[in-house]
Amino acid sequence: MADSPRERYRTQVRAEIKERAWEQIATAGASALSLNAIAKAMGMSGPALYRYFAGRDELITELIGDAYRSLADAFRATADESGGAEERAAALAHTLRRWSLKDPQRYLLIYGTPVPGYHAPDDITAIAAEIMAVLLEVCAGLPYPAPAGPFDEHLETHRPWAEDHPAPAPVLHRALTFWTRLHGLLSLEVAGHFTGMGFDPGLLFAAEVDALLAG
Amino acid sequence: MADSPRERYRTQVRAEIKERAWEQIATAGASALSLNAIAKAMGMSGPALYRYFAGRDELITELIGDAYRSLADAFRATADESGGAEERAAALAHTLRRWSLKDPQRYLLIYGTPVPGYHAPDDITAIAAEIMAVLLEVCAGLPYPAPAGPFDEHLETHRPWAEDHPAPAPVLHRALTFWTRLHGLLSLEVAGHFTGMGFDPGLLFAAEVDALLAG
DNA sequence: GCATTCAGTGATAGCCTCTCACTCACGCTT
DNA sequence: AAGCGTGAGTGAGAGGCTATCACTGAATGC
Repeated sequence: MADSPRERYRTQVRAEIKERAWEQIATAGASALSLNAIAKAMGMSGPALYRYFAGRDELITELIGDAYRSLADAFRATADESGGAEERAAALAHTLRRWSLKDPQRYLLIYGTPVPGYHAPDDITAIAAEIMAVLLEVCAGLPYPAPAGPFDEHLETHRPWAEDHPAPAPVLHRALTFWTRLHGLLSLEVAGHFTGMGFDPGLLFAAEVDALLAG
Repeated sequence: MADSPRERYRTQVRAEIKERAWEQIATAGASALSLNAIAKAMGMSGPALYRYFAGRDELITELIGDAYRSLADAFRATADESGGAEERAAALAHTLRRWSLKDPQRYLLIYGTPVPGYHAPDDITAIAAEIMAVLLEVCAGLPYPAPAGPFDEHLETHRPWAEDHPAPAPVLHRALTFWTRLHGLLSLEVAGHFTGMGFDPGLLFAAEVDALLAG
């Protein structure tokens, strides 16, 4: 905590390591991230980095945390814009898409293939919950239909993820579909599964947002 | 082509390599796939595998092809079941979910994070198109609304992916949303983003299928 | 029966992560 | 101002990986 010169240097080097890591990830993907290569790019020898991060995993975990933080901030800022609930929900969708396409590898770091044994630490799941809370907050302002179908019923009693939000089941349901549908679009788009199909993913995205707000 | 003993042996060894590869992938993910480890498990030395596969990439590419093939076959079989279009569409969704959850890593091999430079070879994109064709075929039997919205309009003239299928735009649109919505659900579920949220992903999936067939 | 083909080997190069013993400079304390 | 301790950075090295190469030895086909 002391702002000694050493501390300042340390945090600065840590920041530069992360910066280089993002560059590598953006061009070659997270799986190709190499501590050695980062060190070489910074003009140091490989083992030096272990002064700053316990290992490759810790670095990646921290990058994941930063990515979540960035998305959560973007969501928060968008939700705080003025406008009706519909506008803000649409803006949220737009923010999500822009954020995803701006740096696809960052998106994939969060929503791509996880390492089988990996369990996200609590501070990361907390940010994920924060994102969900913003989404829920905006969805709560939307007009909603009466509960219908077994899933709405199920949600009445299975809602620990929305613990402190008093929204009725249809609102929770919409927040979930909002999340899953847009994520389906984006993960396919980012992974390149639309390339060569010949349609404009942006228009499909817009159509899904419309359906979400209408439904 | 000759069914000489050597050929038989060769194809058998190739098959065993793939089998071991799937085991490794199922437990540790594709990123941890190691030719060396496979060789060791088979009682041979590392370089021996290079007689059968040009390298790690070729092996993985072939596994991806097999995964696609497996999904395409499952789709084809489901679509060929008797029943109305709605039933068959619902069955397709169910097949997709079962196929995905049966071996999550196989699902992720296809729909997870791609290697940035990777371009799928033609025989793989052909299978992907085959899958889409089955989906389209079933969706064509569903009652559909009049074209509405800019995306339907866009689809009228941007449909190279459905080249030889004369379905009208709303049918194409539904096939796409079918695909993207279910994929959103499944990729989140498979990647573990629902764990800890406390609701039943199966019910949400069912609700989405209902919405898809109603909409 | 003999030449050929081909599976499998060990050695090797070049990556990687990560540990360890060591050096040496910086900055805090006296 | 002087010196001492902390900690940044080093090279060496263990152990993993992909991939290439020259070589051996056995099975195959003529």
